[in-house]
Amino acid sequence: MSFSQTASPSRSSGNVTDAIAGGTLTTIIRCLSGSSLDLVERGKTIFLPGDPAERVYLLRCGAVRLSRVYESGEEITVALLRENSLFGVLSLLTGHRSDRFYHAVAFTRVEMISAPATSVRQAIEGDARVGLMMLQGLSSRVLQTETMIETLTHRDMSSRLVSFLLVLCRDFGVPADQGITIDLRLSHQAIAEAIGSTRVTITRLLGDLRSEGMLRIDRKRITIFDPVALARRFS
Amino acid sequence: MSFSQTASPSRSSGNVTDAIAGGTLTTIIRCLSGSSLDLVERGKTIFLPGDPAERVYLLRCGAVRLSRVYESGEEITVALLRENSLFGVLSLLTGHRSDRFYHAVAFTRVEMISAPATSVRQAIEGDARVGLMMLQGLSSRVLQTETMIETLTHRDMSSRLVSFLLVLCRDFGVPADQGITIDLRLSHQAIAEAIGSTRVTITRLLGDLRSEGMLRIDRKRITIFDPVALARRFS
DNA sequence: GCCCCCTGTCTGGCTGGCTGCTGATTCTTG
DNA sequence: CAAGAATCAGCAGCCAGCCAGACAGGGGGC
Repeated sequence: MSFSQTASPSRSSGNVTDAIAGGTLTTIIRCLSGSSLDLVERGKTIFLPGDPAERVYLLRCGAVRLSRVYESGEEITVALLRENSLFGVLSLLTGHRSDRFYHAVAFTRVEMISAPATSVRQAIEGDARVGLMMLQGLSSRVLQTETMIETLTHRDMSSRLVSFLLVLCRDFGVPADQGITIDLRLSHQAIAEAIGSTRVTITRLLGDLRSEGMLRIDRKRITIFDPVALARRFS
Repeated sequence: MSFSQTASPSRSSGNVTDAIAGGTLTTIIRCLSGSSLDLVERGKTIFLPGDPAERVYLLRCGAVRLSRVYESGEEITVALLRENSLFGVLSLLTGHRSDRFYHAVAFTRVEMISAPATSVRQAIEGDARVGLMMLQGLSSRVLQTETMIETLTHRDMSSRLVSFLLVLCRDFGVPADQGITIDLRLSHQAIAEAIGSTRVTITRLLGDLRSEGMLRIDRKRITIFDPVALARRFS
């Protein structure tokens, strides 16, 4: 099940060799048979747990949240994907079909491209440079995820939050008049679900940081005045 | 700097095409120029933060711990790698040389193979199936890491510990006379460093689980009597 | 304009981190 | 093989940080 609205129909036109020469994963994937470019509105689902895992996605623009939903209704965020992240890698695993177990939602307005895993495999076999590029994409994804693990093993919520904010700065930061603004509309609840805390605690800690003059929040957009100072403030 | 003792010298002999036909990453990497097979004793360092990142590793046998060491002396575990895990992927990233920022230690006696990233790149360009296999290896690594994130976002230490034990069962479990034994020698301290807790708490929680009859610990080896029941005991 | 979601704050209660100590186990080394 | 060193496991008491639950005000979206 996919709620995405396809902006352009699947096409296998275009010259794959030319695309590879062009050099970006985007152009290459666009030329694969069955590929599509999708625009997804904020809050819309990209795939649900239980959906068959058969496509690979490349996030071009915006942010995607991967989460796991429990029977209790509780939801935790496994990853906040940024531009150029590959996701849906489950479909790349060998052989037999499997199902998604994460919930993928557009966290902002999203522009992404996708292609069937079978096409991707064929493309890799056809030209090895495709495989190399995807390998690099996945490598950076691994590193990104491991940073998040580092964040989550901090014991006190305060350093956990700070560490998370710094990760967001790295992944979604844009320069502001003073400091760096995290270009996402983050509710306290969303932050809590990402770092394993509760809404109330996040509210309190963000309030503390604000009154210390470390950051500013304007309509759910957080601006960190001095990331370096913030990082130093905690070990 | 590498403290590993090389069991066999580098060699570029062997027929790469044959190796690929053979089908496993191991045989392929063994044929790359500059590859080596290393045996590392428990506790020995594989690479240190600051070492140049130029080799890619494939863990053949045993477990490797990736950790980050802080100035405070505190150490947290980012990943416990199992057999067939690819690591050292930093070296695959594009272009300019970079340095390791994790500490990689043999957690058990380890058998692994490694090759220079440049050789790996060449091999992929030479035969696309190599890239495909590495891509699958990295995909499963991503999933493994994301499972760990799920574990770490559990709020109470009890479910965090249980979730971690179940992960270890999946990755390092061997059937025992009753239940499944985690084939690692885990100190309470090591567990604490992996799930962001303290030694004392782990001691207490493991004691609770033991007195509830969920598990047994024999010389640092944990046996879970009934993983399914344990999983059900927590949401 | 209405409504829902988000933010902010409070109280009470408990989990889990911190400190300090002791005995047990494992590793090292002569 | 045995002695010493080092790490590990277990226990207790104290206290802070965080969660649960509840409620009020406000702002944005439809």
